[in-house]
Amino acid sequence: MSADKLHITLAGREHVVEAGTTAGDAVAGGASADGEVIAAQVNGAARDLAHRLADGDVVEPIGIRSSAGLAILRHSAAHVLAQAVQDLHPEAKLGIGPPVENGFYYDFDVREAFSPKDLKDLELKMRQIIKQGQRFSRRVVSDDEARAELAAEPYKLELIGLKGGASAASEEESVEVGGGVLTIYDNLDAQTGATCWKDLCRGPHLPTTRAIPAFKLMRSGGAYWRGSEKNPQLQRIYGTAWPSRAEQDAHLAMLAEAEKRDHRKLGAELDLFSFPTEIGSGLPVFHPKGGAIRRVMEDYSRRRHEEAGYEFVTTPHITKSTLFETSGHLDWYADGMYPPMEMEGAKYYPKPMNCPMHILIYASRGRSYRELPLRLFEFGTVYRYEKSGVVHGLTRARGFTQDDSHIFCAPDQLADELASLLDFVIGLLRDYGLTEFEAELSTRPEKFVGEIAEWDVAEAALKHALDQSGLPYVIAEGEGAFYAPKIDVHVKDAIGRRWQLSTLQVDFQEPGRFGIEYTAADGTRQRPQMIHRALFGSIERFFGILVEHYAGAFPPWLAPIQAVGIPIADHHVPYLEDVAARLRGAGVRVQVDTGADRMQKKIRTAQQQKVPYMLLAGDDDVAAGAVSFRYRSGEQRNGVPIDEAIAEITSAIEQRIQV
RNA sequence: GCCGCCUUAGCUCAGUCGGCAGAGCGGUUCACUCGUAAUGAACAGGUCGUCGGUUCGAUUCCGACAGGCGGCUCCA
Repeated sequence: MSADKLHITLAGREHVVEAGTTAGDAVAGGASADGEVIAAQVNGAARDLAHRLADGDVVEPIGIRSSAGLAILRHSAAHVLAQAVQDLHPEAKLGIGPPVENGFYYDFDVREAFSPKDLKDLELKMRQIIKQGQRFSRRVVSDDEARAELAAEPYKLELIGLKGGASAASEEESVEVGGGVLTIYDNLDAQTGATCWKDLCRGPHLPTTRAIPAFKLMRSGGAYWRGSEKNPQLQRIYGTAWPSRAEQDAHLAMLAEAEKRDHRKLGAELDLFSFPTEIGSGLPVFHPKGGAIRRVMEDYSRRRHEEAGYEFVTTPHITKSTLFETSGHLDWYADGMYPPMEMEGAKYYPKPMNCPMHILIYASRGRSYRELPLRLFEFGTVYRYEKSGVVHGLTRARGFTQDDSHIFCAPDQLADELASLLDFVIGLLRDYGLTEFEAELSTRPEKFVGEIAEWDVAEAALKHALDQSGLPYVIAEGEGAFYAPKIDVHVKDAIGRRWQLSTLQVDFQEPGRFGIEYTAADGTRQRPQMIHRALFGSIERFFGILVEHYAGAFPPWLAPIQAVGIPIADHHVPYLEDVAARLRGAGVRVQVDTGADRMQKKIRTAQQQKVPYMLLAGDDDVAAGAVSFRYRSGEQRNGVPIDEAIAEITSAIEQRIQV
């Protein structure tokens, strides 16, 4: 190793460079570094362009649009935010400020919460800092130096204290670069080199604040220090940041689109459901149109379950406390349950889940291995007392209906059953128009019940099912429930948002608690395996997700009103009533708009209600035995014979296609 | 549950520096009978979320509760 020459590998090629060369110099000199290169990967770790290289280093340029590049951009924006906050609110103490999907946040301990006006002022301040082109400069410090420099930042001191300790800091919270090394990033004035601001931080950062092309502060809210309810609450500011104004605008447009699609808004506009205050928070009622959609969803699901060998059961909404004592729910889930009703000395609870009742059905008589797998299915309505702050439209309600199934099988059937189950789940979700799926396999947590050997078998079976399915999946180590490893299926909706829907769990708790058994071929008593499975998750939640996925424009098979007849003048009503009667006979949900509005207004109304088909009739159509056929898209065909129109509508419904 | 904001007609919202309120859409009625996204007019509709306090007087100020929104935590 020579003192004045370094051998490095840059973008796959060997180079000899001067000692003291920075990653930035190397990238600029050795690779086709365009202006979009903002940092470098050195020996596999992201580093600032100012990072000094050592002999044998392997360097790869990092472009601003790579995931590492975006994180650097956003994390740098977080520093600019923190500097702006401490400029305008000198008393503010720093929490943490990591990059997140699409942006960044920073937490602050301040006396008063930030107002929208504060955010505006902070944005202005940030723009000034960006314009100044302050340089981000990295400095390695000892623990004592860091403590001395950050003596006024109690939360940073706490993070230094966590270093290498037993209560390990999370990825976002960790301040060490590696090997226990701490770094401070100084923001240096472009002209004088004076320190404008500094933060204890692993980096890396952009070369200068000027390299932040587009950002916006989005909102603020409370957030617990280190994510724990037991800790004090800080004020978190969220921002978004992008490599270009155009990309930021596209992101903001997506958010505006998401807002327009919000199922709570569309639910009112399309008259689908509501949450009457008189009934209670999180307890929805479905109006006729919402009820129509829901009925179709349920009917189709029932049909598919029937074809797949499920047996339908129904169970009551309330039960004596004994059931949940046996199941264990009262021990560990009481907080999530509605309080009991007392009756003749017994306590009756609204059920928060259906499984114990399904187990009782299994246990109602002796079971033979010949009956397995036994697949019990129910649209089971459950009540869970969600904390007041978490109730959110249909996607997080307090009363909802699970499309719940419990499958009892012999241990050697588990793997096959899980594989075909996953197949069934994905197949059914596809029929509802969802096309992109991802899965998550959650494995044994630190606290668990059952034998490790059982867990291993179940996890292997779940993994086998995922491999068979061809779904992309990630493994969430230790994220399983204490009683079960599980697969969660996530879907992507029409505007790219991810939702968790289905869940498949192998239960190690309840079969034992209820002591359920079956008689095996050799006459011995065996304990069955039990799989919990919710496919939609809850009908309400899935309903809400579909509203947003389709932006309220349901495909004809799900649309509450599939076709509407619009007369040009009142005297065309009888003709359209005849057409409607024929459509009704073919199973189509159709209405004739007989109101006093003009035709144009009726079209507008039908359009706003997102009715898939409009059938208009005037004198010409009546004479020709035809209708003028208008689609939701605005496209139209005049003079379509009635039979043809009916055939087109019924075939679109049968094939469950979107129009 | 925690931090912050909000609640006025069926909906979206304006307004009252404390003297019981308005618009548009929607609804009803009348007139118009019309060819592809709003015909015109009239009328009806409000205990200003609920309860309590301050006040001569509260929709307005204060408090509690309920409901909603944005975050956090939680989502078994």
